[in-house]
Formats: sequence, structure tokens, C-alpha cells
Amino acid sequence: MTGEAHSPFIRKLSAFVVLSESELAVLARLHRRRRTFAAGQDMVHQGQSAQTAYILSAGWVCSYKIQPDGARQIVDFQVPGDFLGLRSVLLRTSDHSFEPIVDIEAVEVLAHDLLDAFAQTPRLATAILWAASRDEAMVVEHLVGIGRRDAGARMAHFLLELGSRLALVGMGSKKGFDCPLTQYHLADTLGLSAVHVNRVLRQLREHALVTFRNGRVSFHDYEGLVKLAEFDPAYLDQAGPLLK
Amino acid sequence: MTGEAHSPFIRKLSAFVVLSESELAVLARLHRRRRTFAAGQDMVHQGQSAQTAYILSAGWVCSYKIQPDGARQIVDFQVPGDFLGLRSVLLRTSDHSFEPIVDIEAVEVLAHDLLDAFAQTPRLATAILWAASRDEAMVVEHLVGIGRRDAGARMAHFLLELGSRLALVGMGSKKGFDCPLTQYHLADTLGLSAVHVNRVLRQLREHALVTFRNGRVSFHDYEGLVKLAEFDPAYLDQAGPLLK
DNA sequence: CGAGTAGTTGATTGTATTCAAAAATAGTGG
DNA sequence: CCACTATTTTTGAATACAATCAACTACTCG
Repeated sequence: MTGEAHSPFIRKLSAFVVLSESELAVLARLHRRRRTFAAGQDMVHQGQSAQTAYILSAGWVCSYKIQPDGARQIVDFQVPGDFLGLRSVLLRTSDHSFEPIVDIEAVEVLAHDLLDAFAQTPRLATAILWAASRDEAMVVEHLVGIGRRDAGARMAHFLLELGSRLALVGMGSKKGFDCPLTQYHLADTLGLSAVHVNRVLRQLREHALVTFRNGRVSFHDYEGLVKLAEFDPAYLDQAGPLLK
Repeated sequence: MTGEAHSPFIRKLSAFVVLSESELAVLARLHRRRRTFAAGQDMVHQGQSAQTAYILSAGWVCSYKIQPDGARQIVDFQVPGDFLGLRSVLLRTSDHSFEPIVDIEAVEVLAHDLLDAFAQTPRLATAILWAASRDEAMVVEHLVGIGRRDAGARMAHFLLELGSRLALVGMGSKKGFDCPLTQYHLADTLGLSAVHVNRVLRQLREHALVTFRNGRVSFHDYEGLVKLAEFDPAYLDQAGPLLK
């Protein structure tokens, strides 16, 4: 073991490619500009032209879109190790906003440095393409949930997915996990009203499946919840490096 | 002009990177295995481990997920020039299915050849990452639509987006476009029942906004429709090559 | 011409939303 | 430590939107 642990981001990419010394060096060079952001203050705003992306080191962020009528749809959450704003850089303007849910720590990556890194190390580009695909798979699953699951199954599925993601980085288990989200976050994520979120949570609690309270999600009947949500974690699984 | 036109795929990538002769050669090598598929016969099935991706040359395809209870959610449509199954290759199993809507023509790309191509030409990897980002932006917009737009706005937005995409490849205009989809496709795309799709289409028709009939979408009041859908095509725009 | 597919409509049921307001909780400054 | 404010959570009642059930029409294909 080295004295300094790899960043969660590098740990995540390593699940897909075995990174060489020189690739690690290129990655390390991307990791210079450490930044912090306060909870609630948007890091990137929808419509803004984006020259920088971020790699999240600590804390939770959500990415969302605001509609002209003011309705908000949260698209995804980022937890440590997740990339943030890659799409904004490639498409040159951000089609969505990023809001830190809590105070966070992130590494700033300039568009130019990122494209340079891709040019130097194609395997790194492939690895990041893999990570982007995994994120897209989550968005797709989210889409399916909103389109074709009822409110209860949707909520159950969301909590299970979040639990699985956090378990991968050691921040949760089948017992539960700490969760800084409010019921408004859940509503804007699941396409429900905050009031209805509250009712659905009560039902899940009354059926002794899961409790969401005081910043903590506690699974009481994990298997029952999996059954209700028809949760199949296949799309999250990492089956070992594809690129040796 | 050359005797043979570039494939729509190459035309699309060129919007992002200026491709060199050697990069075009690598792309050409990917374009060998031409295949055809009959309408309705799934090309790739959910859960199947995937070693091949496709580049669509002609026809329409939809990608969808089936839920354990039988409900179907269409995630996206592919039109000529679109990549198909990239995610399946990188994640090694397909989390969704592909169904040709009409008889189609596609180029088969082996996982191995694709990863090789990335290793040889990092700019190509970046270009494909760009295309994937653009696709993801559409999925995200779709998610927002299902989560936060009512049935009418959802339908209007979908038809406008499809029109814009087709206009980019010369297959539609602000007058309308030919469309082989059934109302069942629309229902499974928008998260509605087929019956409700029918009602919504009738309302749009009665308000003289748009007609969907006989395999043809006709815009009668394009601006009115844009207003109803709050359609902002920014996420589809291509503002010229980022990589020179 | 019958069978099948796609589209159309009405009536009814149910789910989720909205509006309104009270109760619990967290944070702040005196 | 307590009063005060702002969030967040909880509940009730009325309403709106979309689903389901059940026919019925139009069109295509063998």
C-alpha cells in the first residue's frame, strides 16, 4: 500500500482499465486544482458556456434542469469519484446545472487539459468513455423508473440504487446509509410532488420496508424492497477490467 | 464532391472533429460488415452479452427496456448516422434491447475493432465520446419531459425534437416529416397509455398545432408548438468543430 | 372476405397533484 | 438557554390528469 490512497476517481477507472504508470501520471496532472464549494451554491449554471469539468472528491452534488415554468428535474446525483460536467465541456455549453447538496471538495479540470490527456493516452479516453456509459445507464434506468413505475416502486428503486452506489465506495450497506437529501430533492428526482413523496415514504415505513428520517436511510426489509422495486443491479455491476 | 458520399455517421462526427485522412481510413475499416435487419426483429436483446455495436446507415431503430411486469419504456430512437450499442460493448452486457422499426441497414462493428480504433486514433475516441454525450443529452431531455411535462407538452416536445434531428440529416423540415412510428411507439416513449396518446394527438390536431396521421407528421403552427412544449433546441445544436 | 393491426371514442376508476395549514426540527443571536 | 426564524416534514380535503375497460371503425394483407 502506498502512503497516499488513490482518489476515488482513479479507483473507479481502475475497475475498467488497468492503468499504467504513465497514465497515472497524466491523471495526477489533471488533479492539481483543488476547489471547494458551499452547499446550495451552483457550481455550473444551465446555459453557461463551460470550459471546465470537475472530479468530485468529497460530498454530494446533484445535476438538474430547470424548466421555463420553474419546475425542476434532478437528473442524477454525483458522489465521490464521479465526473461532473464532462458533457458540458464536450458540447461546449452546459445544458444543466450542478448544485452541491452539502459543502464539497472537487478537482477542477480544464477542457484543454482534458482533451490533451485524451490525445496522449487513448486508453484513458476509453476509460472515461466507459465511466460516461455507466452514468448514462443510470440515467436510462432513471428514465424507465419515471416512465413506467408507480410512485412506490420508483422511490424504492431510487433508494436501492443509491444504496448500491454508496456501498461501492464504502459509504453504505444493506442496513442503510447516511443521506443529506430532503424530501424536495426526492420529489424533484422522481417527478413527484414533495407532498406525495412524504405519503409514499410513510407507506414504505408502515410496510416495514425502509425508513427515511433524520438524514439516514434504514433498510428494514431489503429483500422486500428489492421485490417491490423489481430492482436488478446488473446495470451497476463492474465485472473487472475490459482493457488489460 | 467525391463519387461516393460519406456515411451519415462520418458526416456527423465531422461536426465535432476535423478528421484526417488516416482517421478516415480507420473509420473506413470499421465500415466493412454491412448487415440488414427486418422490422420488428430485435437486433440485440436486453441481458445479452454484447460483443458488437452497429452504426445505422438507413432506417429507424428504437432502443427500449422491458420491465419484469411487461411494461415497455422506449429510451431513444436511432436514425441514420447514429451509433447503436456502444454502451452495451463497454459495459459488456446490453441493459436494453434494439428493435428496428422498419427494415434497416447497419454496419456491424466488433468490440475489439472498436477498441483498437480508439487506441490508434485518440481523436476518434474523443469524437465518439462527443457523439455519446449528445445522445445522453437527448436522454436527459427525455427524462425531464417525462418527469416534469404534462402529456400535451411532452408529445409536442417529442415531435419537435424528432423533427429537428431529422432536419439535420435532410429528412424533415418545419413543415413536417415522414414518421413510421405507431401510437404504441409514442405511448411507450412518453410513458403514457396508447389510448391517452390518441386523445392528446386529437387535442393537438384540434388546436391546429400538429397532425400525426398516415405515417406523416405535419406541423401546422410550428411556433405555437414550440411555445406549448417550451422547446429549446440548444442541446441539439452543433456549433462547429471543437477539435481542429 | 375474414383476420389482424392501428386508430378512435366514451365511461369509469384511480393515482397523484394542488392548496392550505399544522407540527417538528435546526439554526441564530440575544 | 431560550425565543425567534426558517426549513423540513406531516396531514387533510378537493381537484385534475391519465389509466383501464370496453366498444367500434378503418385499413391492409393473405
